[in-house]
Amino acid sequence: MNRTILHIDMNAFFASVEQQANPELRGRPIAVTGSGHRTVITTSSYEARAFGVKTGMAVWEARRCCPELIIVIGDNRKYTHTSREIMAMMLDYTPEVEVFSIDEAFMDVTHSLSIFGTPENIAFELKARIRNRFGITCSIGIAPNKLLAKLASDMQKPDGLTTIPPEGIAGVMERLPVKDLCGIGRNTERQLALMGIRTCGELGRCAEERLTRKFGILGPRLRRMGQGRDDSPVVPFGEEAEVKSVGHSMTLERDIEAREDILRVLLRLSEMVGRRARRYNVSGRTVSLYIRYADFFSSFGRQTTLKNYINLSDEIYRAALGILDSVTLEQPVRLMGVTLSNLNHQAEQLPLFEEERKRLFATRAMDEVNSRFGDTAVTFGTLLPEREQSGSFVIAPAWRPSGIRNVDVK
DNA sequence: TCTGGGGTCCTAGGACCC
DNA sequence: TCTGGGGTCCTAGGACCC
Repeated sequence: MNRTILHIDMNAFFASVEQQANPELRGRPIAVTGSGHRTVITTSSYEARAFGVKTGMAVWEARRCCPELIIVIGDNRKYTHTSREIMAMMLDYTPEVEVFSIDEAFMDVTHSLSIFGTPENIAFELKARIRNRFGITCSIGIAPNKLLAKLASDMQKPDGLTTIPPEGIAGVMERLPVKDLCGIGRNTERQLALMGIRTCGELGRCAEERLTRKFGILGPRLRRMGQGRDDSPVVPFGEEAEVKSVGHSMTLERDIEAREDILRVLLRLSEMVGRRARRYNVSGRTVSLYIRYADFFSSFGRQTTLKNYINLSDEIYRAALGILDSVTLEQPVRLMGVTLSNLNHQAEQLPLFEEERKRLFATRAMDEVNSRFGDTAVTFGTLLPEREQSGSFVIAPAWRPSGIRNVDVK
């Protein structure tokens, strides 16, 4: 049976939200960043893009492209709030809404057409509602599957609406560069080019065996992608696979070398990971430490698997410290990351012993204060004097609002 | 004057057990 | 005391996404 899938992609989402919140920014080249001097451009307005400002650029680099560029430090809460309301609007048309990122979603409207008519009707109405309510635009792609809907939403920006009907697939794919497909990155593009494959048409006609030899189990999927085929379902709110890892990393404001500086960052990261794990009600057996050196290009990760599941900050810290002490650092450190994986999602039980129970309650109280007043309102004593030394946490455009599952469904 | 942060999936190789 | 093979668990690293 033919499905009808919509992909909604908010245009320059963070920048648009900022321009809407502050009329002085409208029509001007702006870029949303984190704070700190090692931050990069997260999103830029179309006015800034005209000057060549791109996501991922260092701020100084962006300024060189566009001297009048206005830098706005991002505000996660604003974007999460707007995102959540927009996603809730989508639920008026179908329960099958998949949050792909903070500014992208898929909708399976196959079973909604008897009520709303054509998918274009739904798209026009949704675009109008988002524009009226938030003053921002989006691009929507309509197609028989997610791969093509995403491709279609990319074809017209900003404020676009593109349909790829079943009978139009072959024509679209024939000359499309393989890189335009979601799932084919720079590396796969290069490997395919070495095989003489540059367009989706060529990819779709390539012998499956040849692709499998080169790409393993990815081979058959690549071929299907080249043909514009994709059976993956739209996975609605609350039915997503359980989270598999919880991690934080940060680029430091300056490279550090002294052990006490490194331990301070390690403790802070462990605390952040532990707090989030506890909020999700998960614990994990594997702790990973990731370090990027001052030269930016060299880095490594090490992991250790414990006998027991943990989620207390100091347990995570101890495990990470054990890893750190098992390696010899070769350069000053630019970035550190701590991740908890091998997760267990079962509800926690109250510990048997008074001492442990006290520790758990103290941890909970700290989590509570932190979640209300920000990242490091209360934390372990060693962190406080150096709070300003670590980098800021830039929200990524792909950041999934954690509370999205709690969207009220009418 | 450089280049963020949070994830998932896959591969390859080693240890260990049957 | 040798041989091969399968399965599971673990680690390290890379590709890809937003």
